[in-house]
Formats: sequence, structure tokens, C-alpha cells
Amino acid sequence: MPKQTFFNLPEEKRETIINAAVDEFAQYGLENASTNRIVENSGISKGSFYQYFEDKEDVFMYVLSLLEREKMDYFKGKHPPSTNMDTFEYFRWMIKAGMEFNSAYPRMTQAVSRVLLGEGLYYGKNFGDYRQKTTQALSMMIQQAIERGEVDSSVDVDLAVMVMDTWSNTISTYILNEGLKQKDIMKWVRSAKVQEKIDKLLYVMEYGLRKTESEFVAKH
Amino acid sequence: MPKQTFFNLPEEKRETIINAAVDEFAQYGLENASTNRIVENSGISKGSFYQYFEDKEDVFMYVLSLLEREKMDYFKGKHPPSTNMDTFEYFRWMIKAGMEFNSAYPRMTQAVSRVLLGEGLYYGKNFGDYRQKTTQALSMMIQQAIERGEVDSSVDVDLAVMVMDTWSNTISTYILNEGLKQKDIMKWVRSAKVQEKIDKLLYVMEYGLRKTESEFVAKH
DNA sequence: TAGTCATATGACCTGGAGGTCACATTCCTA
DNA sequence: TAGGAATGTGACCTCCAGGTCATATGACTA
Repeated sequence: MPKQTFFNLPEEKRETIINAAVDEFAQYGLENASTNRIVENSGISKGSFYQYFEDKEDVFMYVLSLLEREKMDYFKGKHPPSTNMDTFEYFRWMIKAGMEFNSAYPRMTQAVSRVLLGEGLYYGKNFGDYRQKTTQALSMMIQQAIERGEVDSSVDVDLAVMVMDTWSNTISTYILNEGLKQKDIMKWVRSAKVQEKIDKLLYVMEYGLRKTESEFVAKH
Repeated sequence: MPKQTFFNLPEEKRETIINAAVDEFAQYGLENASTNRIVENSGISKGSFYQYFEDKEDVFMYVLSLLEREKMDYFKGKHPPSTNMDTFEYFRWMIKAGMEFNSAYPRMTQAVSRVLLGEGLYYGKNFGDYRQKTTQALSMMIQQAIERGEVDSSVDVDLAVMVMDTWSNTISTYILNEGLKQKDIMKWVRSAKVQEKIDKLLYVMEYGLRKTESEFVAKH
């Protein structure tokens, strides 16, 4: 957590600093981010930086919490178009809503996912159970789907979680990277072409999960 | 390419150096690898290092080429159990053979895949078209599968390549990471439990790809 | 054996990292 | 308006990175 001095700052100044940090993380990741550059680009002195934060990891954790809060706010205002969707329809809706969110905060998303997916795998950082939360939610989702009979009961839950987690990360990363090359990322994401691509990618997973295990058992 | 002086060295010494480098890359990636540590751990002097190699990237490219050669040798001696496999059976066989290879050279595989999959995405390094080769091979495979009628002709080839590429990388990374925790990685990989897990993961992809697009079109 | 050339060495260079601190400035209250 | 508390500053610290180079060593040749 940043120190009190940081929160005493006028909002504009706080934003400037966080912006510089986000840019730095997006470009260099956490390990290779430079506090010197963050300080330069936000127009504060080295001493001030350490009066606001413990170190760069402290800044990153704060950025992470900001993104989490923004995401919660965003999803609070969003509701699935229908109440009786099956699990996969719901998952699909969620992924697409997530994609819209990412397009609204592209740099922040890039910074965070780069660090979490890229470096998180190798350096044994904790990152405040951020990843674990997602996997838990997915696990519950799958179990529910099995209870509802939407997914074969022979399905290995952990395996399915891994599949869904990997899949959504891959799609998000792919769409974000492509989107950042466009002039208007939001417009691009909403275009029929891109939406169809997302749908196709999700159907690959969905059919795989629906059919896999029973077929697999049948074959052996 | 390493300089001539390196190749003039006795094999044992060359191996010691490469081993130290592989360990370094496996643990720190390319960007954060330290030539100083490589030098320390291989018992040569700083000066010698630069008499053998241009820089650490030079060493990495050499390690990459070594792994490529080993892999070619390995696959030269391996032949699919049957000649009339369909594309997915062949793909499955290949992935599994690849997994065996990885278990035979775990540290080297770890070092290379860490750099290629982790850092390659962000730092715009070329890495000698290494990745591109794989995608091209996959692309041809899919096209062949379509011609044979094993995959729906409406399938988007590039999309399928992305799916297969991501999927095989994910599985390999997952299996390698889990395997490195075991006492005998090779034995573990060959165990029925792990083989079944690999099969299941591959079937997710296979069924997804087989059914996806025609179903998708039917739904719209 | 004298001379030459490839190889080996580690002290040394620059640069940038994260982090500290004595001092300057600003703000607020008595 | 005097004085203390909070905030801001950048020179400076240590550490380690990649990279160089004069010199030492050893091996082979005339």
C-alpha cells in the first residue's frame, strides 16, 4: 500500500504518477521497470517517490488494486442480457464484457496482464491471490454446469478450469495486442469481424469441453 | 554464432560453459541473465567469455540451435506407430513425442521456452524465425486436414493455427513445470495418469476444431 | 632455444539500477 | 507572524550490469 503522503496529494498529481508507472510496466514489465524513469516521466523527484511508495512493487500492487476496483464498478453496471443463460453463454458474455473493459483501459490492462501472465509464472510473487480468485470463480462455474447437466459429470474440474483460464487469457491477450494497433480500439473490438472471431475461439473451447470427456471415455 | 576460439575448446569445457548458460537462462530468462554469473558458474574468466561469444544473446542463439539439432536427431529416429493416421492422431503423436523429448532435456527446454514464450512476445527479437517455422508447419497441417475432409472447410486456417500453437505450448509448459517437481520426470511423463491428462487436453482442442465452425455457422 | 601467435586473465571502465538523507520549501496553526 | 510539521529535492551512496584491454601464459615453429 502506498503511504499516506501519496493519498494526501491532489488527484491530478496522483494520476500523473500512476500514468507514468502504468506506461513503464506496460513497456518493461515489473522486473525491468525503472523507478528512475517513472520519476522522470511523472515530474517528481526521487525522494518524493520513496515518500509515496515503499518500492516499485508497491506501486504495481496499487495499480492492480485500481484495475480490480474499476473492473468491479464496470461489471456492477453491466448485466447479462438474459437471466436464463447456460454456463457457456454466461462465460461467453463475461469474456466479451471483459474485452470491452480491456478496450476502455488498454494500457492498464496491458501492464497488469503482462506482469501477471508473463512474470508471475516465473518469479514466485504472491500478487495478492489475484490469479487464485479467478480460478476459484471458474471452478465454481464448472461445478454448477455439471450439476445442471450442461457439462458431462465425468469432466475433471481442475482440468476444465485450466482450459477456460488459459483460453480466456489467450483470447484477451490476442485481442488486446491486435486492438492496440488500431486507431479506435473500442470500435474495432465491437466490429462484427472481431466479435465473430471471439465467438469462434470460444466455441472451440466450448465444444471441446462439452464433448471431450464422454467421447474420451467412449474411445477407451 | 560463437567465435572460432569457442569451437577450439575441448568438448568438456564447452559443455561446462553451455550448462552454466542454460541454467542461467532457465532461472532468469534472457533479459535478466547475468554474464558475470555465467562466468562464475562455469569457472572461466570474463575476458574468455567475450573471446568465445559476442554477448549473451549470442550464447542463447547457440543454445537454441543446439536444442533444434537435438530435436531433429531425436525425431529422425522416431516414427509414428501407424502410417494412416488422421491429422489429429498425428498431431497428438507429435505432441507426445515432443513431451518425451522435453523430459529428456528438461533444463534446456525450460530455458528456451521461457525465453521464446515469455520474452519473445514483448521484446521484438527475431530469434531466427524459430517460432515462425512452427506456425508454418501447423498451417500446412491444417490445410491438409481440410483437403482430407477431416476438418470443416469453413475453418479459418490462421485461427486454427493459433489455437493449436497456443494449446501445444500451454500443455508442454504445464507438463514440464509439473514434471520438474517429480523425482523421475521421464517416468512420470510416461505414466498412465499423465498420458491420460495429455489426451484429455488434446481432445478438448480436437473436438473444438472439428465441430466449431460448422456448428457456429449453423447457429447464425 | 628464440620468437611468435593463440589463448587466458581480472582489474578496470561506464552506466544505470534501487535506495538514502541533509537540507530547502511550503503549509498550517498558535 | 513566528515556529514547527509535513512535504519536496537532488546529490550521493552502493551494487552490479555489460564490456574492454594490457599483460601473462603456454604451445608450436623456425
